[in-house]
Amino acid sequence: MRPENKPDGQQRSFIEEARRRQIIAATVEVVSELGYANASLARIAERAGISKGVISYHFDGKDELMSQVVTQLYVSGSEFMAPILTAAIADGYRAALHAYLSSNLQFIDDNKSYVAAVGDIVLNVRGPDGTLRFDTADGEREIIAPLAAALAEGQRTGEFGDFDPSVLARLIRDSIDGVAVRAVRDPDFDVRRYRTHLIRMYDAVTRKDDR
Amino acid sequence: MRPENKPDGQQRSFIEEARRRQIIAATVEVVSELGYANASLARIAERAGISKGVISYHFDGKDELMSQVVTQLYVSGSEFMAPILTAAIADGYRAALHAYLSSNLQFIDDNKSYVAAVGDIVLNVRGPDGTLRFDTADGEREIIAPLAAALAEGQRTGEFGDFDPSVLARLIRDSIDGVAVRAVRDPDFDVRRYRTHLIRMYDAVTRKDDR
Amino acid sequence: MRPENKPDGQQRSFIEEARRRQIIAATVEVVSELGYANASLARIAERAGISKGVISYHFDGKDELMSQVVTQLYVSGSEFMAPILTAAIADGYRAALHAYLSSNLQFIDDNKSYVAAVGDIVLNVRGPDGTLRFDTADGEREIIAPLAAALAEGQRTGEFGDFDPSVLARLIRDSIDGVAVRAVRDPDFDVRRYRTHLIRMYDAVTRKDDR
Amino acid sequence: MRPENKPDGQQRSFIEEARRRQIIAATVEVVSELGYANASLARIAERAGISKGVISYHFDGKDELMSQVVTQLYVSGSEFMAPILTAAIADGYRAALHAYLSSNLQFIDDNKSYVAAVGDIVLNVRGPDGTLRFDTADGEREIIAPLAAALAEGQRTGEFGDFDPSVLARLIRDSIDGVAVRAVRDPDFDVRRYRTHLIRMYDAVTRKDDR
DNA sequence: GATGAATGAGAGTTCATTCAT
DNA sequence: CATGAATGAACTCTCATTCAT
Repeated sequence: MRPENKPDGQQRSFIEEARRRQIIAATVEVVSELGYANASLARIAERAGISKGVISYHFDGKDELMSQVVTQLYVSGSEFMAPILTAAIADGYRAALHAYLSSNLQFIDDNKSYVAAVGDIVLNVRGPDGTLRFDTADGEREIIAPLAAALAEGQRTGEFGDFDPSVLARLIRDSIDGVAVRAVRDPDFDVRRYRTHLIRMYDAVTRKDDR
Repeated sequence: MRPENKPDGQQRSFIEEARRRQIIAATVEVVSELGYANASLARIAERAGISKGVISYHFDGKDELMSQVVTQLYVSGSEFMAPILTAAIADGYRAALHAYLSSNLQFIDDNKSYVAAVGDIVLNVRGPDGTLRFDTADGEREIIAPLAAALAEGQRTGEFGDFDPSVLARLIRDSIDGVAVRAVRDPDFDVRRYRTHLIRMYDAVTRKDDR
Repeated sequence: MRPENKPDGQQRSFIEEARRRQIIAATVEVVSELGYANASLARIAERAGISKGVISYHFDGKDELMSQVVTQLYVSGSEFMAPILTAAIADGYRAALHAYLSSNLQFIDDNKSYVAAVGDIVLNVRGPDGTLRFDTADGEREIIAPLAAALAEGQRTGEFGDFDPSVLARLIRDSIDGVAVRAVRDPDFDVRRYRTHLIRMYDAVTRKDDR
Repeated sequence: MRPENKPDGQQRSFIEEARRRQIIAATVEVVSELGYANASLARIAERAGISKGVISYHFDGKDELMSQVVTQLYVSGSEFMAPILTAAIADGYRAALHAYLSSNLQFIDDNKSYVAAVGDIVLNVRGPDGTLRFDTADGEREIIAPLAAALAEGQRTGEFGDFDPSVLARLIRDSIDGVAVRAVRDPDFDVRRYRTHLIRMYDAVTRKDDR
């Protein structure tokens, strides 16, 4: 996670960046443990061992703080998965599908509380008009569309059999989201084992049917 | 939705039952529009056109109100789907699977805002210790386990092919939950069309593989 | 306790009188157990096994109800003690003093929760201006003055020695109030035993000193 | 009244201590004028000329605020009376008794509204189970027991005559409490004059009887 | 940069009272 | 006579935010 720049382009000092990370980490802890509704700035500050005002100083408000938490996870996820996907695509679309499932589940397994926190935030932060700030239809399309396109491309190359790409893309997405929920909620849920099953399942669904 | 009895066994008067329904309806509206966090009793009362105190009079507190909303949907859903499933099972497990998917999606499509509200409530209501009050691991098992059992039984009768029943049960569940999210979020999402695709997809996954 | 008449002079029906007594009894129970502050009309009605509205029907409001509780105890106390005192005075002022102490303590011992409730009410019911409605300086004088007068009369007849009658009257009153507090608070406090000591003590204080 | 430390041992800042004193003073005013039941945080804040939230900021809640008021008076009283009693005991138990009565009444006279407020608080603050939080049987014993012990010791040294020490201790206590009530309620009540009578009275009661 | 103090709005809840039935 | 339903005000408490130091 490289230091981001301020909105006005100025670079943040090292110490400021550290503070922001500290606050974000505390936010993730509190939100994942107590839920968004109970994650007051006071509690976050207490968890971080700092004064309440510091948060207001470093973030424009509660919403911006939460935004940053979401963005962080998104960026982290991309940074983690992008190289894996890039490497896999060289071995074909089936390999890429495996890598997609695998890396997603791996990332979830490695960042359970972060995922839990972001899940909670995304479903709760709303604009003044009451509409969700994140988790919009746009967001969905950014994820579903490329996945569907890759699946369709795999069909074109003959690696995949016949199915509706955009439906399967949604199915895959829902499977991954489902894993996230279970991994967060049930400490006994074995993501690694489930991953094997999931890959096998989607292998069967996408295989070329030569009957 | 028949009138429920009070905890102490006394039956509720007709007028009380009506008020409760009215308040629950207003709650569903407000929660689905503004989210659980913004669904204050004041706003719910305002929406229902009544005074704040009436809610406290008819419900033991905010938590009980929300509990009732959740319970109502669960009961309604069961009442809607149970006969459909019972009828379908006579035609075999494949027919039952079709009916399961179909009735679930139908119910979601018919009760979008209710589904949205309950989804929000379930993810936000917590006990004093910070743990979620609904949406426990138990709840999941109550849904996944019977579904997995039915799938396994279908395998035993030879209607279904080879797959891990409990994994597929989760996949199916996640698909349905995914539909719920989309139906709620995206007004253009065509549940009926998606249903056709979904059934075809799970048909393929469960089909007996004679190759 | 004879039925009182209504303010307008009309007599109350038997059934109405019964209801009032029932409500007052429930009030005493609730106030003595939970304190005046927690003695809501709802709780009193629940204790009496009746609906809230009944109280409003039979009493002009919460204040009047509480007033009646206080009055009842005052009347009961007078009815209990008056004949005892009247009888004793025939045997002289020392006997009357004994009877005064004895009957007061007896009454307290026999009506602990009633005494507790009235004590609580008297210290909490206030007028709109914030001043106590009962327990005024007037009330004190109604009690202290006659007692002091009797003590002075006893001095005049030569039964009592030298002391300030109005100071001793207050001392005696405070002793009795102290017993009430202890009897109410400490279930192990032995009023009968304490009474013996108290009488002996005030006997010594009032005895004619022939040194 | 020296600044107390926080429960966690940290010292309070000067400004915080000042605010707390200000709020406590306002609480005493409001409670003594309007009674505990009418002493809402809103009214206390208004009296103190501050916002409602400030009280919650400086005190853990209403109960803690009231606790502090009670504690303050207790501490102040001890600090006022302790040296007087210590000095007097050198002159014997009779002198100590005089000092006890005298200092108690002096303190009451000097802190009328404080005494009134604490009296009201002690009789009204209750735990969730409905039992009084202060004013327990323990509290009584802490006061009565040492006083009775001192009286008994005075008997052993031959300064006092024959009487039941624990009964007399209660009598004395009740006399003092009675003075507190009168001083609070009746602005014309002359505590200094009454003190003289009281001392003379208890002198007579405790004098060695050489008849 | 960081802090503690203060604000004011809004939360859920309880309550005495009124009133139609 | 009695009830249950409804009101509206008042309560304590929590919160995000602002600001002087």
